[in-house]
Amino acid sequence: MAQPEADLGIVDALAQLSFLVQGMLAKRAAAHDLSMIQTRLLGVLRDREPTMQELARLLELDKSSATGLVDRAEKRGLVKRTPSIEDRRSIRVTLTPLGRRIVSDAAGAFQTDIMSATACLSTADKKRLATLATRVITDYGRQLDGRALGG
Amino acid sequence: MAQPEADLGIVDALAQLSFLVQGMLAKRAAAHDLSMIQTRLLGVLRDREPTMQELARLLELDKSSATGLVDRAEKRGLVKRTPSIEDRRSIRVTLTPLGRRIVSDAAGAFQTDIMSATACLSTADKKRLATLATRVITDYGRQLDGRALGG
DNA sequence: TATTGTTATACTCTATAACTATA
DNA sequence: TATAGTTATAGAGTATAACAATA
Repeated sequence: MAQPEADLGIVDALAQLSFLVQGMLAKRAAAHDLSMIQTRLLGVLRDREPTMQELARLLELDKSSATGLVDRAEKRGLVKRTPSIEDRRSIRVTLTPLGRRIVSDAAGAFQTDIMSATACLSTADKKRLATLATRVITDYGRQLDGRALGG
Repeated sequence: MAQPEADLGIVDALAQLSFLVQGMLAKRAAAHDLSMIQTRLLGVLRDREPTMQELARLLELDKSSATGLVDRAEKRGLVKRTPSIEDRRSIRVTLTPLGRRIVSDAAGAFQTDIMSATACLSTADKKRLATLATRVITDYGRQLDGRALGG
């Protein structure tokens, strides 16, 4: 029935793959009634306790957008604001136990999704895909660094 | 200076790659003052003239959300509503010449981004990456079909 | 009755500008 | 003066529920 299809070009292949992966993330987030940006918020807080300004930079948001984002997460008991000791203008944002539990659940479910989606690949091919993706990601990071340093 | 880094695991590699690619799309869309969903709207209209209901299904939106989306795009002269002949309840949504020009520009710029981001890969490795991504995408489509058919 | 599309409403998410408090 | 954060405001984007027109 299904013909052996021709490979997509690299552009369409990466675009479609990105929508597939983001869709999985969004679905697992929605299972906890979280938007993507709320999920990213919890994600960055897993190993950081940033100030509002640092948080805005990490999420590439205006500081006023970060205020609203944290307001809504705090109202749901997912994060907590604590005054900074060093600078009385600053506050630090941290995960609550509930927030940590939810982000761990979502991350675990997403991992299951990816393993399921790549189950059609041999172990060697999975490794190849991870290697190639890693090279693109790290090379892109270096391009950004170069731009930032060089002008 | 930079150590040869270990590959990311498949989960992190695909997640980070998806954010990288979506960021490129968003940046090229923003250059035309378009959101991702507006860009997707123009994208699906490149080779279709759907009814509002079909459009909502294609974009996975509620029909009322599609109404607002098309309202805003129409106000900017990017799309056009035309009455359907077959069913007087229906309308068809089509690209205007401006909308078509803008989506073509954005698609071309995005293609440049992807070629630049994968310039670190040999031609053979680019082909491998496209092949592996295509297999994941098509296998996922088959899983969905199987679920839809089997229950 | 069922379907197509819109409207009314409410919420999240976002940025700009103005503001308060602290440095 | 400059920085950290909030508030006021405006707009995009989303869903639910109720509605009008057509089938």
